[in-house]
Amino acid sequence: MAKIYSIGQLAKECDCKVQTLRYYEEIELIPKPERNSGNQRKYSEAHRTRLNFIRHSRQLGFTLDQIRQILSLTDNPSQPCDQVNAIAEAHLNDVVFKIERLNDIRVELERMVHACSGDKISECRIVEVLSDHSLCCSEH
Amino acid sequence: MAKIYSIGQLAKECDCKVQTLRYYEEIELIPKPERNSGNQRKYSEAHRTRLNFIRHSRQLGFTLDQIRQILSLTDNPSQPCDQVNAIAEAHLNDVVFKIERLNDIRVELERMVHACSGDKISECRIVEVLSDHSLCCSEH
DNA sequence: TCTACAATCTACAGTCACTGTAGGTTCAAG
DNA sequence: CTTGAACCTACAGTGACTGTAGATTGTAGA
Repeated sequence: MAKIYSIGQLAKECDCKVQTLRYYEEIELIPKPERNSGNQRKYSEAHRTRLNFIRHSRQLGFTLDQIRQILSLTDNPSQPCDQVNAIAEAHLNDVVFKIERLNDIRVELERMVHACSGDKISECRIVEVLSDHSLCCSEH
Repeated sequence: MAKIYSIGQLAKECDCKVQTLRYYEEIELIPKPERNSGNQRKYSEAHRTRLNFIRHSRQLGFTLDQIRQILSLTDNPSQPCDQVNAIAEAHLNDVVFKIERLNDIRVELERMVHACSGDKISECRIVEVLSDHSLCCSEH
């Protein structure tokens, strides 16, 4: 007996909001579900699987566009997975880049906060550094 | 003799786009500049200072709202800088948190990409892991 | 069966920080 | 005087949701 989900149940199962589910349907990331006599959405197990995939990919930072691409690639399961791999690697590069950038920022913020004497604003090192990039010790 | 900037010149000096400058004016982050006889904006040195502050803060990841707060605090230079410090520390915490999250994601992505055999999609480890969070070794 | 009240429905506006476009006007160099 | 760059306003679009208003439907208890 196949399980059937209301939109609220499916949202809860997949850790997202009801509106998000309707949004995914609107942008055609998930197929339109059946409706009951009162026009309410009824989702199948297949919907749950697909939504889980989407949500997990989102948690890992993939864009909806990347997810759409991967999902469409998985429609041909016998094809080689080079393209899936390429998308994952591109995203990984992106993440590594972001981490580096954030690390630069962290260093600068730590230096600023540390240098602040807690005194008057007119002498505040934070305000000074924000005013003048050349007081920074790294690019960002 | 005070220097006067056209919008294009100021944008170039402060590493932002002309539209961004007009946007900052619209949301009242920078004061409305004088206009010349042909209705074109003419910026002063004070504008350049303020815009530099904003752009540098943005590069460090502060939100426009935080920047607005800091700027309004600096209107009273004789006040203590606790509040400025608090904003900077809050932002630093934010950055540190984001780095941690991205690191978790990086680890998971590296594991996935590494486990991919480059074979068929039906056997692709990437697709498998994306389908099922429980195959992950960390939270994210 | 009636009554609450929770869940769902559609449609649309708002978020953040810009970015891009269309269609017009002004400026500066040759 | 012409040409082309720079400027003007006003508005739509981005990504990935999130929130709201106002109406309808489903469900549990009296």
